[in-house]
Amino acid sequence: MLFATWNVNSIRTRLSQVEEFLDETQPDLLCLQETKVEDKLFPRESIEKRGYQVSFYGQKAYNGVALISNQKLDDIRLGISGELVNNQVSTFLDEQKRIISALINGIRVVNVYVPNGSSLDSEKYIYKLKWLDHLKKYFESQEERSEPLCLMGDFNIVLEEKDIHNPKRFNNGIMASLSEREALQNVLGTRLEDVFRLFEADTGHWSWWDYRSGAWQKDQGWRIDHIYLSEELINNARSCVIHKKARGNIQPSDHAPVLVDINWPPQEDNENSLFY
DNA sequence: ATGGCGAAAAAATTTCGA
Repeated sequence: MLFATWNVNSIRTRLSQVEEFLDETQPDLLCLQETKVEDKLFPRESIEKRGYQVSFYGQKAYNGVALISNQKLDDIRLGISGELVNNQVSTFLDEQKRIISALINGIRVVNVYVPNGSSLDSEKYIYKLKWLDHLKKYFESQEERSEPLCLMGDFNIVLEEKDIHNPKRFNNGIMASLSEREALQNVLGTRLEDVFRLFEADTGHWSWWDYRSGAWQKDQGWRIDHIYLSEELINNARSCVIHKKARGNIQPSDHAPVLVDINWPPQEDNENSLFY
């Protein structure tokens, strides 16, 4: 199974690049973030024409997530909520369109667009921490606990210095502060592991380059798009790569796709990755 | 230290993202 995640920063602006990506890499599942479009206006036709099923959960102008799959998706959840907070059932995670989830080949995939937070003194930062706390409580209170779990998307957080091109400058600011790192770590618990780091220990690998300041030309980026897997899946992962090429497209998203190849359902596997 | 750039909404500028 080949899974991908990509913050496209508007599906309508990036549609031809998504089509090209599907044709070129042929993922079984592509998780999109920042589709920035209401559901009735989602450009589904050219994707479905390629044999992919599309599920989307969007809103006007901001946020929005989608699942594009060539396998059957079961138990699709447009948004999630129902987390228990102080013994009350909450709907906080449905306030903004940031999560979509489904079962694919027995794997529970949760596609997230974590709030950015703006700056450490912003109300939006409080919201980011609260959002992550609710996500933690969601995982604690749901049956996903017993399913192989893949949590992927745009996290807007780095957990380690080596995921920032200039840690000296950015290490305690937004996307790298201790509180949000702890909040994400609490979501992951001991169950979820960053599959990219299973294959690559070095710094210098980014998934997002700011549009400003010539960050792409200078290769000054951050690795904020992640794929987290539970143990059954980690043990069968073949590769995880950042599809950096897409950031070099004409009129690109500021994020590049991230891909994981998993031997699933587990087969006798003497091959290296079939993908890269 | 600040502002870069790009997209959406909507009609020249403003808001937001990271």
